[in-house]
Amino acid sequence: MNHARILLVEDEPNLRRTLTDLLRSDGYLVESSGDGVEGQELATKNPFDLIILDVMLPSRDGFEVCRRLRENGVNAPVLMLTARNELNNKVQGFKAGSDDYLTKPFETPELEARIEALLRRASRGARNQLKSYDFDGIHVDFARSELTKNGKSTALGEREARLLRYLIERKGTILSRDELLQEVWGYKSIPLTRTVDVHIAWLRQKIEDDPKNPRHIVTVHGQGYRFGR
Amino acid sequence: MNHARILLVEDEPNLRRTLTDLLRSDGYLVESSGDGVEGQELATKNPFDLIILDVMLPSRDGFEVCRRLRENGVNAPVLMLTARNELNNKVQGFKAGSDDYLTKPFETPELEARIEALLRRASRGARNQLKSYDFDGIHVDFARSELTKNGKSTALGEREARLLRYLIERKGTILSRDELLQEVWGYKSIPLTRTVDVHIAWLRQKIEDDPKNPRHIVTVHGQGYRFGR
DNA sequence: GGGGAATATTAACAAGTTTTTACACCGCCT
DNA sequence: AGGCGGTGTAAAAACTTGTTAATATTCCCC
Repeated sequence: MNHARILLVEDEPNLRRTLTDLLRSDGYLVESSGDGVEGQELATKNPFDLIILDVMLPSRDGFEVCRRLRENGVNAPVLMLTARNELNNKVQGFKAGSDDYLTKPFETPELEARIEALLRRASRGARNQLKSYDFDGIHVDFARSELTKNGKSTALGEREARLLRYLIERKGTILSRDELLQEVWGYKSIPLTRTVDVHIAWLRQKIEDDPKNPRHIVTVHGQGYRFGR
Repeated sequence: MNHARILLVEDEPNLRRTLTDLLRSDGYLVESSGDGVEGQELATKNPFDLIILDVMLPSRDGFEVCRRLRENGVNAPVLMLTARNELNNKVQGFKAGSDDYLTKPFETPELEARIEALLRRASRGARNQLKSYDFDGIHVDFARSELTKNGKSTALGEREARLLRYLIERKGTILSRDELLQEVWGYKSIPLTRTVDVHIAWLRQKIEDDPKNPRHIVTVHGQGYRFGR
């Protein structure tokens, strides 16, 4: 959940330094800028997970930066900071497309809590799936649906990759054909089919040294398949 | 954009009535409850777009309701209300999984602004249309339907531009041909056609370095296309 | 309104992926 | 050992996707 990339746009040098240090000590990767136009450019060209915008900035204020970011397809959550405590500002901030708003002076635990909430909300639903996996000298890159064994790379079909990931994510557990058809194939009702077996066979061809005597994807007679252990 | 369903859980009858009326006059569909356990049950059984939780409630406090909702897979954004202004409360609220926090007494425009922000975030992309987009050294100007790569400009057809914008506005999500035909082409019923594929191929010719191995517009076999990620 | 260029759609086929089919084989039970 | 249902796998069939070219449509200019 950590190592999120945060962009801080704040022109007051002391606060900028303090916040940068605070967030870094919380484990975030922080970049910062003291200028509105520069901040906007950074945010457009790099993929940040969260953007913290001061409202009062040289060259372009936070509202405007936020509005333009949204127009340019930057979807990262934006947290606005302001010195003024006027309600109008808050409303204006939300109208510009920001996601949260904090009034200076603020206490750092509240800032940290709001950052956490924004990041959590952004990643909710977007389940964190396994990106890659290594075992027995084999490297599986799920992002690219590619498998490397003994230095040789093989492409995995879409289904093959999803099946393998499902097996690995639940290694050590027996998974029935019905469960696999529901979870990997997305079937609601379970038709009479042998497609699971066929896909398992293909995977074995690619990962097992001796596909006739599989050591990684094991058959449990009458119950299903199991990865490892 | 309106007609979002909001659940209000607040035990103080006057405030509950006032807020219900206010939100209804803003065009939201409001249900309310004065009890924590009942509120939790309502939220679990019905699909709300936003849940407003008072912290102090009879039978079960707002933190606990929020925590249990999250455990039960309720993903709707939660806005917490509290009478106490203590920082600890705020942090505790975010820890419990809430998305925003408002201290009583509050001004109604701020509440309305925060509700809007929470709802907007849930369905971002729907409203302010993308004017331009930059990625991987490519600049797309949707206003002029023009694409610039390596300093060379190419014109985009009307459909091409709308398709690309739709893909980018939902980057990271898989979009089925049927959805694209409905949303980009405006078809009600889905005819048997290959026109989506052809337009995708054209976009790839213009966008990708190696159109045979697309890195931006990716095919997900059996499901559709996805931009980026 | 009639060319003509630009854009969009359909058609056709090649290539790639998934599912079904068919049959041999295996494990467990009596 | 014999039977029966579960499993492995090759090959055919079905389906999906990429691409090119032919056909249709739109829009502008004259």
